[in-house]
This record gives sequence, C-alpha cells and structure tokens, in this order.
Amino acid sequence: MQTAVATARSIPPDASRRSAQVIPAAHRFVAPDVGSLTGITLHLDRGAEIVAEEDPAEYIYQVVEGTVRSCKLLSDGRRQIGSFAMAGDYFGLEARATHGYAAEAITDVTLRLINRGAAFTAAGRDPEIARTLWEVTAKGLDASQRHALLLGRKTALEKIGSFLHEMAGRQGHDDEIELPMSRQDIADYLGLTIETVSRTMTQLESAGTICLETSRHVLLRRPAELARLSRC
Amino acid sequence: MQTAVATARSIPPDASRRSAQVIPAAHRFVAPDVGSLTGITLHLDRGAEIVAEEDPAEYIYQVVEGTVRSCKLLSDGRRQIGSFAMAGDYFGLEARATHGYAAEAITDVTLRLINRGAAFTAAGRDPEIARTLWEVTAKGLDASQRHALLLGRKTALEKIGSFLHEMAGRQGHDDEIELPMSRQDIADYLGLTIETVSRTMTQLESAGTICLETSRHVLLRRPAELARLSRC
DNA sequence: CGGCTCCTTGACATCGCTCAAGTGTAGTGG
DNA sequence: CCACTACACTTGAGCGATGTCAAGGAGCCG
Repeated sequence: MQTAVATARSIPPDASRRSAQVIPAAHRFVAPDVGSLTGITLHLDRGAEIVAEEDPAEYIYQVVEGTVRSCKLLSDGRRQIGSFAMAGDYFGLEARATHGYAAEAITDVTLRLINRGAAFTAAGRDPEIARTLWEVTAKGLDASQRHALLLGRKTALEKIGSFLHEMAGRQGHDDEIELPMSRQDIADYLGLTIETVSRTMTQLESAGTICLETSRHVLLRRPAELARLSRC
Repeated sequence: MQTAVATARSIPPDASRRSAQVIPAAHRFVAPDVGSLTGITLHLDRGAEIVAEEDPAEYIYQVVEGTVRSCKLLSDGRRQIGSFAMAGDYFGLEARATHGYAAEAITDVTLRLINRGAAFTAAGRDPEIARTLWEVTAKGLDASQRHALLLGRKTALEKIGSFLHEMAGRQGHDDEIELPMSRQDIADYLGLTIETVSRTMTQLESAGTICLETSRHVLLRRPAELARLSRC
C-alpha cells in the first residue's frame, strides 16, 4: 500500500464556507471493509476539494479520519449537502462514470482511495466484494431517502433536532457532540439558512434541550427530546 | 413463470389520496433486466398497498405497466414521496431486511416479483446479475440525491418545472405529458402543498409555458423554459 | 340528476428568508 | 502579551413565499 500527502485542488474562491475545528473522536460504527482491496492512503488539508461535480469517477473513497461533505450546486450558488462522510464511510461509489456531486474536506482528512475499475474487477471475481459494494450503495440510498423526508416535510426545529440526534448516534455518544462542520454546512445539509440554524439552536438551548458549550461543542441535556423531534 | 391477480391489502382509511387516471403510454427508457431471473407476475388495482414501511423485504419488484409511488410517512400524516416507479423501474431493493418505505399502486399496475433471497443467490453465482443489482441501486441513489437538491434548495416554480421536465423525459415526449398521479402525489413528491402545486401550474399556464388540456394531460408549449427551470 | 372526488381559487397567516448590525473567537504579527 | 484582522456565529426587524382555511368548480359514475 502506498502513502502520499497532497493538497489537491485549491478551494474555489466562492467557498467562504470552510469549517474550523477538531476532528471528532473515533466512531463506534464502522462500515464493512471492501475485502482485500488495498488502496492509496491520502492526507488532505481542510478545505481541499476531493472531487468536483462531473469529474470522471476514477476512485472510490473511504474516510479513515476526518469529515467530508458531498454536495451539489445550482448555477446561482445555492448548495445542497447530501451527506457527511465520517470515519469508515464510503463516498464516490456511483453508477455513472462521472461523479454526481462534489466532495470536499471539512476537516483535515485521511482517505483510502480504491481504484474504481479494480474494485469492479474484484467484484466480478469475488461475490463477497460485490455484495459489500452493493450494501454500501444501498445504505446510502436508504439514508438519502430518509433525508428527503426531512428536507421535504420537516420543520426547522425538527430538522435541527434530527440532525443533532443523527450526529450523536454517529459519534457514539448519548449526551455530547463535537460538530466538525460550520453553521453554513449544517444549513446546506438541512435546506435552511445559516440564520435559521443559529436561531433554532439558540431556541433549543433556551428550552433546556441542549447546551452550547461552544458553537461546535454541544451537550445534549434531554436527548429524548431530540429523539422525539427526529421521530417518524 | 406464474401469473396471479390480487387486490393485496386494502387502502388505509386515511389515504384520501388516490389517483384517478389512465396508464401512460409505454416508456422509451427501460431499465436492464435482472438476467435470467424469472418471477411472479402480479396485477394490482389502483390504490393497492404493495408493501408497507417496515414490512419484511421478501421481494424485489419491477414495474411492467402502470405507476407506483414509494413514500415515507411521519406519525402525524405528513408524507414524502421518494420516487415514482414506472414501466421498467425497480423498487424494493434495499440493504436492510425490511422495507424503508411503503409502495402503493397509483394506477392499475402489472408487477414482476423477484424473490429477494433468490436474487442474492443468483448474484453470488453470476457477476453480471450482481452488477445489475448494484447499478439499479446506484441509479436510485443518484436520483435521490438530485431530488434532495430539489427539495432543499429549489423554489416552488423550479420544483414544478423540474418535475414536468423529468416526466417529459421519462415518457419520451418532448411536448406532451400524461400525469398518472394526483396533485396531492405531486405535492408530496416536491415537498409542497396541493394548493401551491395547483397555483404554480396555473401560473405556468398563464405564462404560456404549458397548457393544461385536462388536469392530468399537459402540453409543453416551451419545453426549453422548463429545462431552464430544472437546470442546475 | 346526485354525490363523490379531485382540482382550483381566494383571503389570510406564518415560518423561514433577507438584510443589517453586532458579538465572539482564532490566528497573526508586532 | 496585546492589537489587529478575518471569519464564524448570533441577533433583530421586516418581508415574502408558501402554508392554512374555506369555498366553489369540474369531471366522473351510479
């Protein structure tokens, strides 16, 4: 296995949306590994663009450490973040030969790159690898559909509640979250504006549901309340 | 291959949201077939619930004729339709052993059922089947992420424009659409209310972009304008 | 013709957005 | 260590797109 350090492409000038903090602790849930496929390990700085929309899909990526956002843009700059990939998560695994969304490092990240062609060849030989590729994709689809329900039908309060609940689950803590992403990223993930995110967080704090130790460090005073807000 | 006619489960009492019209003409784009896997063919009446949320995932379904909606519900009845499955499309192919969404027949439908276990077994033997299963899932993921961008960041006008543009593409016509679904279904697909859907359609008609022959039969006067509204 | 639905339209309310300050907070250089 | 800068975040005021509530029209079927 090779190792490399790179800065990749530089940040697009418009991206006044970088994040600014600590890498979250190791996560409890780690996706299954794509069998014996080795890959290149890559370290990237926060803000690096990993793939751009419509880039040829050369690699499948697995996050080793750090957080990556996958997003789509409208021509006027409106942005929708489809998912945050954290330790163990895969991204860049798609049907078409080009990426359908951009991927950017929110924190400094360590990635494992798997050649797309090699992965497909291996999947053709080994049913277990094929099954894992499919499962990774199917879980992404499930998550995306749950996210669509949130975007289309939940209120701002429910969106923030669901988000905090989701992050707590992913970080494996019941009562404490470290947010690696900015308010702007949260807004673009939830289909809100940055102001509404901020106001709604404040509202949850006033209600005693959470405590904002710092803007990126959140204590969950009443996790059950967040679970209720995120419930279907 | 067996054939059967059934009425399946009856419509939940709350579902005052049935659709009421003609099956669209055959579609131009037909998804690849899952190899040699035969299955049961099933005819269902409009309104039939094909699978409920959290039902055990026994089958993978392919639509032969008609239209199916996949949707998720919040406990208070708010609904989000994730996708409409039309001739050739698959649904019910998921990572978990239970369905993540309900599927309901919008029109009378003909379905091909493929036993989930049998499909996975076949995929374990035949890499081409495995690849097809993955591709179907990956395309669903891609569609779901484009849909998330629409739900999170587009205006009502852009949502309706994108929807009409999408339907025109799927039906293979440039200037005419037959909508198999109700205004309520469209609203639940786009994250709007039925009134906003109706008003926005009227607005597009006043602007000369479309012509509502009947509420379900739409002529596209300026397809380029719809393409512009749906553009990224 | 009567009774359903489905759809459209109007009047009004409201949630979340826009615009605009103002307040941290981290990083940098003297 | 402090001053300065640059972001990131919060808060307020006002507005507007979309939702809510209510009524009426249109098509379909018995």
